[in-house]
Amino acid sequence: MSTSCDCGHCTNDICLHRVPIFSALNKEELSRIAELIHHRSYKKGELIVSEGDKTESIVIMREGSAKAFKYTTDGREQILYIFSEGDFFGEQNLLSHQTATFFVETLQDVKVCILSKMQFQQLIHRYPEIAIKIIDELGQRMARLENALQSMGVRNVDSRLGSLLIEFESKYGSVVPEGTLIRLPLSREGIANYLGIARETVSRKLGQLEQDGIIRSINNKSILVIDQESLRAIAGIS
Amino acid sequence: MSTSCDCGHCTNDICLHRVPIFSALNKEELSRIAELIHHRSYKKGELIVSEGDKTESIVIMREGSAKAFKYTTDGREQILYIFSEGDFFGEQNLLSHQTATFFVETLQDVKVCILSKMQFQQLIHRYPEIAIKIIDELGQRMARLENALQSMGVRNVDSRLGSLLIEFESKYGSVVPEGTLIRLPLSREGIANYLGIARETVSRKLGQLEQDGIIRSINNKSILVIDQESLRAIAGIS
DNA sequence: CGGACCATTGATAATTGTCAAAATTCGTGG
DNA sequence: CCACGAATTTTGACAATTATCAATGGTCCG
Repeated sequence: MSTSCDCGHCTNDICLHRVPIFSALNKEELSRIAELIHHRSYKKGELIVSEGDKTESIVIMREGSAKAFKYTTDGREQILYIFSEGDFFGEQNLLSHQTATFFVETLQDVKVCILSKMQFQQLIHRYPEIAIKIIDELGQRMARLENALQSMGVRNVDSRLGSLLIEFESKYGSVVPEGTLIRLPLSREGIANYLGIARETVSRKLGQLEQDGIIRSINNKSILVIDQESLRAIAGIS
Repeated sequence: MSTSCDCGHCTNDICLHRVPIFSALNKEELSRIAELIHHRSYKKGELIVSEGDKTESIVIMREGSAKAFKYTTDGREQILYIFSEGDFFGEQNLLSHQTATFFVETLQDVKVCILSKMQFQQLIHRYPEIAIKIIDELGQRMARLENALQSMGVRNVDSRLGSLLIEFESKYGSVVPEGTLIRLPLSREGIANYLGIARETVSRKLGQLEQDGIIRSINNKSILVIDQESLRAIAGIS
């Protein structure tokens, strides 16, 4: 269901520019890497990777967003990451030929850059700075996972939802006169699966936040944060 | 409260041999790195790192174990990792001079090897293979975190506890005639903080497992797994 | 032996999940 | 642009689970 990217005007350079791990390189080096890259696009709802796939390449998000998830033993989706522009995945086990440990499904139409693992390894040998960048990026991602785990450990569901909204605010929010408008990357069910709670609980908690005048839900697709201070208090400052 | 390691017989080589990330190097390279390393030891219950510390070095566990944790907004400890022999930490943000994102407290008497970040960076430039190993190791650690998040997402507390026991079984268990004996690295409270549930619930659930003849609690410090199959079923095969 | 610490047990309250039904929103096609 | 059916979300009632508080019982170590 996916088609190759054949748009003439989006040069590979543009792709690379946006990716933090290549930011240490100069233009010439970038264009040399650009030659190694393949493009591909996916429609909303498609699977980019399935758990168990042999992962022979690194995938860099160029446009759109996707969710990474596993199935819990009781059959629910547990969302692990939301990948947006500039994020990458598939770097797990660069050496060992292990298989993918989660699914990645697009949340919108998505365009990606693909780099084979072998080429990637050669790249690291030539430019060790890239490796340091990646280690750094992975460190940040781990910090995010650690935070997620930390908030999963918080028994108070309100705090968890508050934290999520604040996270989304900084990632998907835009300032408007009335407050901050978040374009939600996930549905209510998605939010539930991210937080490990029931869909209905999300509805109820959001409803309560709206009643308290802290947020305003708009069309199920956006949320307007009106009282940021109260939200932070609920999330536990964070 | 910590003292320098001054034992003459434990050469630095021994330290490095056990650490997977250096396994790609030959003896000569290892001994060159060994010169850069400092040793240190800690008593049980000491803090190796506090959240907010400037982390100027990589710490490699040589002996003993330690827990990494954060405080949740409602004041409880959330344990993120248990570091044992060969594990390392402090690699977060090799570039940026960000501060530590969690506490690390020893669970037993501990001996560590310390390598400054600057030296570590130089090391990577000289031996890019180390970088790939580290990326690989971080990938594995992320996989573990992802699994943890996955099992935290399971609403069923029994499954979560079951998964933890199975994890401990493979990490801290030894086979005996009656089954597998786990020497617990954590107290009941520690287990509770790892799973994000109440201390009392851990007691109750373990009590139930014992009543069902699946495990036998020994002295609060060890658990004998008698019926591994049932345990796996409870954990959700896993 | 005794005190400090850790673990268990019981009773109750609070929270959240589940199921079912109603309401809203979305997207497609006329 | 509107209308209709499908999908998603909200709401309500109830059941199940777990947290909390308090008291008791064990275990470890000097």
